Amino acid sequence: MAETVTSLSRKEQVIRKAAELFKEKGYSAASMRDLAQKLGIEAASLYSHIKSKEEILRTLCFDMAAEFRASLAEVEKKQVSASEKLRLGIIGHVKVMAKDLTASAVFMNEHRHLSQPSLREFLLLRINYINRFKQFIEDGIASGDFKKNIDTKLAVMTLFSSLNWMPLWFSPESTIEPENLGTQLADMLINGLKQNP
Amino acid sequence: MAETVTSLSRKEQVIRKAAELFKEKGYSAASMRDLAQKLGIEAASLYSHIKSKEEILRTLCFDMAAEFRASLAEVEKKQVSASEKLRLGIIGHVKVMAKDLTASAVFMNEHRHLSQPSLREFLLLRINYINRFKQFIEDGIASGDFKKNIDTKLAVMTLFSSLNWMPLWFSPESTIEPENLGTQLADMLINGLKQNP
DNA sequence: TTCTTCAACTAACAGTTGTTAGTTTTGCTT
DNA sequence: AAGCAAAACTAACAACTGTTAGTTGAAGAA
Repeated sequence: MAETVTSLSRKEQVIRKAAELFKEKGYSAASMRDLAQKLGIEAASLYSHIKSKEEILRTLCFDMAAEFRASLAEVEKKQVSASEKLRLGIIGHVKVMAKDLTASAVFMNEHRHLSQPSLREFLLLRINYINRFKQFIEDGIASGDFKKNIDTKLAVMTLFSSLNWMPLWFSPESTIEPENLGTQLADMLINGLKQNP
Repeated sequence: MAETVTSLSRKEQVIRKAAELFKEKGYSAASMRDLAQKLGIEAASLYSHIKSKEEILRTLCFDMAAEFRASLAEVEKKQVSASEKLRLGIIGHVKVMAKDLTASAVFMNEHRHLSQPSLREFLLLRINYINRFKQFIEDGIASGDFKKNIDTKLAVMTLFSSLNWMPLWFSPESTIEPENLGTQLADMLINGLKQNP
């Protein structure tokens, strides 16, 4: 149906501009009138396309979450060592972020403005995702790839801290490619865990 | 003067509660009426103690900034290798954060809501601080402590990403002490830079 | 007791917020 | 040319925003 395509396309346009605005000013400080102005329309006109301000945030957060999960599921299927899974997981995470740095920044910084029950659901997805990375580290310790005396919680939080700030300082005009960036990051972060043989 | 002492103490009480609120809800989503309620007074009464909402944020951000700078200045004085300076700088940074996790979280997440010219001033302090850490890394490369092919910008951004998220997940009830946490973090982050001899 | 100072109060302001209801314009399809 | 749906519009709402002006009660100093 042409109608669906058209309306979806306009709706997505609204959501993309909203993502830019949310990243720039933060969700709370960004008003619907700001958003409307960016699109050259009146604030009330936005509601032809979206149900509420929060629906935009929900869409942004959960769409990104789905992409991260899909990327991780691919890695888990592979028949490789735990440390290699960790490496591929990191690269995958970076690639997903690089595909949409704006949405990634919103995903990471603004999700807390979701109201219940969306917030609870989001946090559950998130902790699950993190725990699966933590599992890679624990498996790596068990197999002797990684040091025995690692604080796994500390390690995994450090890992995600590094990854999640990336969209705030990485610029798409940079000469470094996402794949390359992911590899460098993975090397840097994993070397701290590895045994020194 | 007794008056000054009393008013300062009450003012600081207001600022501390504000820090909790700003961390919890974000600066923009936190209203002066929320803050007043937390203190058990009316919103208008806050203005006996502070000039404006933004003055609170300014105080929080610049007080933290001063502590970080003081800590770094101490490290730079020492007569040790670049990699050791980096290590001590990281530990110092973590210790300053651990002294006030709430203010640290605000410092890191909410500073962007400062208006000009405070924002500009803040960002200049920040870039200066980061560049001095970057210098440690470059010195470490020059002296052969660190690998030659390191992307120093990437390395320093990764470092601060890890450090800056800490106040969001570190809980004061944790068994791990700040000094110990700082040491572990420093080891983990620096091992990725070191030569494998 | 009277004076002073602090820290709270009430009342109100002008502006902004997300959102709604109902209407008009636009551009394609028949 | 007529009909239709998408996408915009105007006008308005109730609630909330940071902040001000002026006032009052309590506590300690003179």
